[in-house]
Amino acid sequence: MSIPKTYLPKEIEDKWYNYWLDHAFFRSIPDEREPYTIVIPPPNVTGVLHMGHMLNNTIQDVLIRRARMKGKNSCWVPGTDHASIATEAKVVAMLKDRGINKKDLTRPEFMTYAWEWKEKYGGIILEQLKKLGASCDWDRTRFTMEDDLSEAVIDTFIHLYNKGLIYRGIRMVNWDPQGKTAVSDEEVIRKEVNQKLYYIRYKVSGSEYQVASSESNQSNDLIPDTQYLTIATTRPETIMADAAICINPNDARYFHLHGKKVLIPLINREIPVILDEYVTMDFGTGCLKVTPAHDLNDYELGQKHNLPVIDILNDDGTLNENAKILIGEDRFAARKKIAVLLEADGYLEKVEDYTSQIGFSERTDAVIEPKLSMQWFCKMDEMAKPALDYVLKGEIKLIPDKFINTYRNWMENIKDWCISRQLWWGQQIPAWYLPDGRFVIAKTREDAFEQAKNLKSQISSLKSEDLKQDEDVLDTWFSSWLWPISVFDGFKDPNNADIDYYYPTNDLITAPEILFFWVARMIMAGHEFRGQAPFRNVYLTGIVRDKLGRKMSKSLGNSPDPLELIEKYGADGVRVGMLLCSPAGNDLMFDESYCEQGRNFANKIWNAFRLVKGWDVDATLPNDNEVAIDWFRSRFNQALIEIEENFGQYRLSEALMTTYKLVWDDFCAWYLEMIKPAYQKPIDSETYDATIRFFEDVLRILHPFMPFISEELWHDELFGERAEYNCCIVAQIPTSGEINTQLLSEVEIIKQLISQVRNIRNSKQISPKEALTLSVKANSAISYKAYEQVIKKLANISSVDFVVEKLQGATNFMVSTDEFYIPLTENIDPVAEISRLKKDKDYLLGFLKSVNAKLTNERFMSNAKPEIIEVELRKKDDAEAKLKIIEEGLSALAE
RNA sequence: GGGAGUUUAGCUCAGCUGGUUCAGAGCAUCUGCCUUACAAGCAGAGGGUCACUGGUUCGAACCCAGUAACUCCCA
Repeated sequence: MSIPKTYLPKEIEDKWYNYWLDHAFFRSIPDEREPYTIVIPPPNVTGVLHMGHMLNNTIQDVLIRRARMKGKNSCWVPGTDHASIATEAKVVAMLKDRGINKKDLTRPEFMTYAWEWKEKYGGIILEQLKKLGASCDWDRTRFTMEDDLSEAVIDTFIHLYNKGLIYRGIRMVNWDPQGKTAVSDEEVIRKEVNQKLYYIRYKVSGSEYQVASSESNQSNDLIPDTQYLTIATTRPETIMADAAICINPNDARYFHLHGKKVLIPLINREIPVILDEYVTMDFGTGCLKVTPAHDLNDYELGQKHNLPVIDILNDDGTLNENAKILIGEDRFAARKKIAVLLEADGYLEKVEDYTSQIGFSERTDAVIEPKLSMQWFCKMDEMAKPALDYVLKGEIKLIPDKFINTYRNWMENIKDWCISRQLWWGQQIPAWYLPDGRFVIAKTREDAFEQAKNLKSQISSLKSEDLKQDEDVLDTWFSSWLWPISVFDGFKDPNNADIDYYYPTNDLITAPEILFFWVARMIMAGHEFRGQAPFRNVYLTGIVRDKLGRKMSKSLGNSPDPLELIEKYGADGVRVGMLLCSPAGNDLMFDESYCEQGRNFANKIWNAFRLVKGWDVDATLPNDNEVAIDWFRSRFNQALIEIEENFGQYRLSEALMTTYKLVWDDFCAWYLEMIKPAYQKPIDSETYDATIRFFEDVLRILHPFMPFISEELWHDELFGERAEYNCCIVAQIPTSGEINTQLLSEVEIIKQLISQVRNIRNSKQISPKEALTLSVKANSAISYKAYEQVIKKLANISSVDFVVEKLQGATNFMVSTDEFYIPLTENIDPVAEISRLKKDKDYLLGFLKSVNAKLTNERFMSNAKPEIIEVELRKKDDAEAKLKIIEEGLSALAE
């Protein structure tokens, strides 16, 4: 036989992927069929395929392929996200390599470089997805910054502004000093960090003239120091921005400070001591430095107490002239230096170790600086309500549903969305400023000019060139929240055939970490612009972790290269590997051995094919495999129902496992072994034909999981001539037929019987080649005669006798209540036999006791459901029957 | 600090409305096999105080309360 012994996926995968592409099997255009639509969560253009993508896209492809094979018009829309911060960072880095500084470029020049970069390096990830077998409709590939989609973003901004949902305001934002942009709360990663807590003394202003005893406070000994108060801070470099010291009005230790002022060390600026119950008395010293410009809570406290805001930091995190000292130093360098200065002047009381949560930028990993700045915001509460309702009413299902609570919690406490970013790569905010500072919102300069002219008390000499467009761009999510609509041009042309047909989409497959960034906002946009949710089900995948439970990341180096995995195990093997370890919504502990298991499975299928391929047919032979054929048909139909149910509940790994066991155990290990002709003997045509049909059906159910090997085998001449478009990818998933449950349960008994015989061989070291004889004493209603062929073949039995008496001197075993005997030339050890039977007897007696205890318990008899009692009675009968047989065996041995 | 979740075999997970023979699967492990499809394989075996403590019930992995450990989200 010239077919290789192991399955070699490499050239097969390329061959079939190209074939599918050439024959436009991924292409979807609206027709009379029911649509099944998924829009891809657009990966960043800067992205390279990582394990998270592998999981996510494998799941999408399985669902898409299965829907296609169920006769639906499957449409999987691919595309990429322009990812402003990440991409701009890459472009800036590229320019730096070429010796170009972004600062020296004009905005249009920079954008030219950026597009150049995008064309060259962007979207590699989509090419990589093809290796996985992703059956996306590539003709529909979109990019969130292409013209139509950008236009949709701008129109959306204008629409929401006119509705009063977008406003401009000074807010404390999360400032990324490295990316020099504001980032949203969701883009801030909090990490536990070891820090220092500095205890710093502030001199009480004019304290040298005060005499402690002149205070009404009697307990002078409680006053730690009348000259100083001490505060604790992790950020000593911000003391120059202090606006006040705050104490709790109930704090007895500090009554003497009420109404006083203190001096900031080193710069000697006077600030008041204010009172607020906000301060926790038992944290630090009970004195809190209030720094409105550099801390969110302090800012709010400052607003309440009308404190000035003194910003001492530049955009890049260095100190500015407001700081008076250490101007130009980076905030972290300044922290160290100021500690030294404070120490030198005796202001530093002590330093303690301290751990706390600090925010880091998701994109640049820089420590986030709270910063006051003028930003654009989108009001959320009005839009959040309907978006929450979709999920609570079940119009959108979250899978698994444990995320509903999380979703609700977030939506009910939602804050306004900061949508401006201080970058160039992205959609520039369509706000146009007049020389007097007022602004208008318009799509073009011309529109803006028209509007500006109509503003009240506008000087008549205003020229179009006087308008200055806002420098900022919009947050990337402000374009991706439109994705399910914009990919079908639902903004440009709201009633076009595509959007009417494909929207709302069916399933969204994404990671729980972007449930709020993206999923929630898409629901808002779907409601706002289409009056309909953008999808019906949201399948939330887990996070791919390594074996030790650590998140896979570049910096840890614990993430395998997906393309290398595909190279090593084949795309089908990797797909199976991903799914095997991924129950819905749970994180998955990925390990390469899962891919190995997938590869082995592909190999198993390959070899089953080699077996069948090697058979010769003799049409004159009778069919003596009817039982096997009927059994497998029933078993297959039964498995189909299970698989269908698993898919219905989005239990993909279980659907795969059911398929895996059906193919490996039922089809290969049992069915093929049952019908396999003896070496170099032909097979009858009826069995052969049935087997070919079964194999074809097996390929159909395998296809969504393992598209390549199933397509490859599908086209083998074994299955007859195939027309050009007769491909597994568009074959129909078989529908379940009749299930003979009696046959299924009887075959389970026969399998046990065969296992028992093999077990005896194993324990008595009898070669599988040596044929044995079997005597059957049937006490049940099963007709063993019908299974004689199967038993003979799989247990290597030369003859089966049906007896009514026990067989003496033979080794025996029981299956259900039927008895079986195998006469052995070898001697039987009566002692061992007796001890084995006694063990069984003891077990049965104990079991019977517990059953009887139930049956004689009046409360059980009166409370339990009748069918439960019936079950107990049957258990009792069964056990008693078995016990009787064992007793007989024991007394026979005793003779 | 507030909220949610998890804990079942060495590992990853099922276990539905509390009730089939004192918990199932896959992988891994052990034993024996290169048996003419497959050693990426075949046959067989072992492996569990269902986190802990109480409670409800005729009956608890499952329901309730508490404890512990871990994870995530928000502040």
